[in-house]
Amino acid sequence: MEMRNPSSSSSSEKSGKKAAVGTCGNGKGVGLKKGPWTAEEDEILSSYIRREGEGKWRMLPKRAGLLRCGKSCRLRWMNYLRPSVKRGHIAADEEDLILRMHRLLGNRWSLIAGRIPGRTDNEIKNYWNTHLSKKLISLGIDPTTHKPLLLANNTNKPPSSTKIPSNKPPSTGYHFPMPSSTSCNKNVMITTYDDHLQHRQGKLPMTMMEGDYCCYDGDASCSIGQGYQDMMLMIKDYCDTRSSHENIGNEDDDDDAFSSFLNSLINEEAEHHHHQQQQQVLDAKNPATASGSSS
DNA sequence: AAAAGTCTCAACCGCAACCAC
DNA sequence: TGTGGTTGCGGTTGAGACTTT
Repeated sequence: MEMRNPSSSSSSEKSGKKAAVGTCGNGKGVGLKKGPWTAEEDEILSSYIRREGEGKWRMLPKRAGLLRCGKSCRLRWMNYLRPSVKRGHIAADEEDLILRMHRLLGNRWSLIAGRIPGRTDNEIKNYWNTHLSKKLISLGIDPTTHKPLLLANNTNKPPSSTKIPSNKPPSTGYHFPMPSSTSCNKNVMITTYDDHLQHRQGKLPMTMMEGDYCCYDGDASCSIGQGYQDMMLMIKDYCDTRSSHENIGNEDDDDDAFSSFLNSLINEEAEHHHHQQQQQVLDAKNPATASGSSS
């Protein structure tokens, strides 16, 4: 289907939606305008932000002379008027990145959007809901867990692509090497409750319960979380904590550490995906020696 | 041609995190 | 430490565009 091009005109011109009057959702600001923005409002908002800069959203409408709430102004600027916003067709490589990021991060749209230049969280969320989730379902993949639909019931395990390095002892957790350039430069190990029962008797963290994951640096437990997505956040928290302890006064490194770590995970995913495709080609060529691996 | 159904996406809403005091 | 205001996020809605019957 041909994509519409909202950037060619204001949304109200495009859609003809009637503007309403509302309260911006919190009972305050009665009499404020709601609904689609007009070209005039867009121009007022754009020129004000060009002149005064972003931020102070609550005061902005009054100062700019707009009958909108600050929240609405922020949204309009972030998702539509910002010069850096790239609109229109999402390319195959962007789609691939969204899929891999979603597999790693779940519905953290702003985090995903932050790594795709020019795309907004709203756009990616819409694209996911209207295209990608349906695409995955049609391929027999659960869009929430990224597992085959028949196996999607158990959501509290890492995705099958989460690598367990070949040089680690069996059943002792998932190793996540941290980028050496960051202050968080040790191997982080994620262990499960079962792993603790089998291999770490006596060292079970007091608050750890069945189904939990535990993030380790060596033998010192540092945090516990439930589910794979919790685990990802846990690793970031862990990095942040280490950075603040070991590198006080260098706050930028916190984000750098997570960013580098995320890059390494994305690259691992890409490599893994590439390896899978190569293996499928080899299997197709030599059915007799096919590995049978599907993860 | 028109009615019904589906798709798309801008915008809204509620909530939680963050920050200043 | 508690409180109130602000900001940002993710889920949801709703109306026009488009497709199917």
